[in-house]
Amino acid sequence: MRQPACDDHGVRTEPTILHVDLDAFYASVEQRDKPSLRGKPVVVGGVGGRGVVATASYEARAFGVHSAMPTAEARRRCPNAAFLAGRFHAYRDTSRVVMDLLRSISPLVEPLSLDEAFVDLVAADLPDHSVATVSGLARDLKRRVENVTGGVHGSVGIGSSKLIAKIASDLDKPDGLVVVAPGMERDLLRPMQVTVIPGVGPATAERLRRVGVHTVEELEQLTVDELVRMLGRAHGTGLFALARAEDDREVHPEREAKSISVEDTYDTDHADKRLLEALLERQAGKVTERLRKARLSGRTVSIKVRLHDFSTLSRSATLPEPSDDGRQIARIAKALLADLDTSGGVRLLGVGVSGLADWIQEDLFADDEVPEPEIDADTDAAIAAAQRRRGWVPGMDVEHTEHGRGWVWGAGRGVVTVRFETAETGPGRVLSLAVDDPDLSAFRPPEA
DNA sequence: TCTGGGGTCCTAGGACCC
DNA sequence: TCTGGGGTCCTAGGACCC
Repeated sequence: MRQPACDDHGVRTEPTILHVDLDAFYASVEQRDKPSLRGKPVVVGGVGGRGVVATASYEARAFGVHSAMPTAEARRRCPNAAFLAGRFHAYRDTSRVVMDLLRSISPLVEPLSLDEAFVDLVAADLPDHSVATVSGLARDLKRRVENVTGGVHGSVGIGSSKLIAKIASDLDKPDGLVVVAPGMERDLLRPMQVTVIPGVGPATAERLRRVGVHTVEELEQLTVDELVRMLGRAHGTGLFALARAEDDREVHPEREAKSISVEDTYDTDHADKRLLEALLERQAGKVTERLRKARLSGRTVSIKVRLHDFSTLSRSATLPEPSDDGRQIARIAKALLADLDTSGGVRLLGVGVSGLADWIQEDLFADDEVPEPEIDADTDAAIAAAQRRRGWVPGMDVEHTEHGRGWVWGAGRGVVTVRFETAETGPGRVLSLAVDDPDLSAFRPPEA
């Protein structure tokens, strides 16, 4: 493959990165599939009491409806719109068709979501990378996108970097096409608001505003040190470079998933622990299903809890080895929830798995793989250390040499109570024992 | 009827190890 | 025995993106 031509910052000097963004994607697919919706306001998103808008058709946008707006507000602004919950299989199918089309242009395609992707034109079959040539390619691409999707159109931006291509695709929406000529990048950015730079959201914009920075040109006046002090190492240095259109990020095809999660917001807050546990269990089941479908297993189980006041808590526990066992994932999730005060009511609950490994767990816990912890005099510290060393996580399966399989009910934080449910005493029996002696040989179930 | 659901990346602090 | 420093892993939270 050809190497892109670069300047001394590693930034390309030819417009070889293309960004496609399908216009009002979910709503467009709905209008394509239901002719009665064409030309009318369509809102796709959560239709429940606490739903928000995912996508509004351009007809709905004319009424001030936009994504992330509460659906209730959208109903007030545009009562005659069609409010739809969304048909994600249709969106995924259409997305796949578009991504395949992109891959026929260049093998280097990086999808960002169902409706967006970068394409590296250095790997495309082109005579040159002049503005005229890439413009021609983009016009042809837009036509083909409409053809293969049956009428969904997209906006295309082309530039010398991901930053410029992405900003360019947004300049002429919908159905737009913008190629930024090499050398014009900084002139394009300077008058724009800092929020055009991906990664500058409300919090960063507010911090910048407080020091009088609104535009990219004003952002250029800040030194790296100032930005790092304000925003942290990574964000500060990154933003310093992007403000100058210095962006050498590559197009990465096939990025692997790092986590899988499921979350639900309920129409009313739930405070009942038993109900919350049941909901968590169901979510753990969904996560496990997706994990297994992808032939993955994960080492860290997390829960997310949003309380009645919208404050959000997360708790996680990491197993010694990856798991794809739904019962174990559910148990860990419930054990993590047990430590939280949810008496005020919960509006959102979620379960996730990360630390994904590319294989399915067989039987990992051969006894000799778990080193016996060495125990010294200081009780609490020793037990806490032993728990960490064994990787005891509440909810995890535990092999007990003498008494068969069980699972940990509570452990950690210097707490010395661990419960087993063992095969020996029959299913469903929860045995508990207090380990107030650091000698783990005392660690055995009481009489059944 | 304020504020979804699926993700990614970063930070900061503590524990632990060498 | 005391004093570190650096690297890594883990957890909780926050910002951001579509």
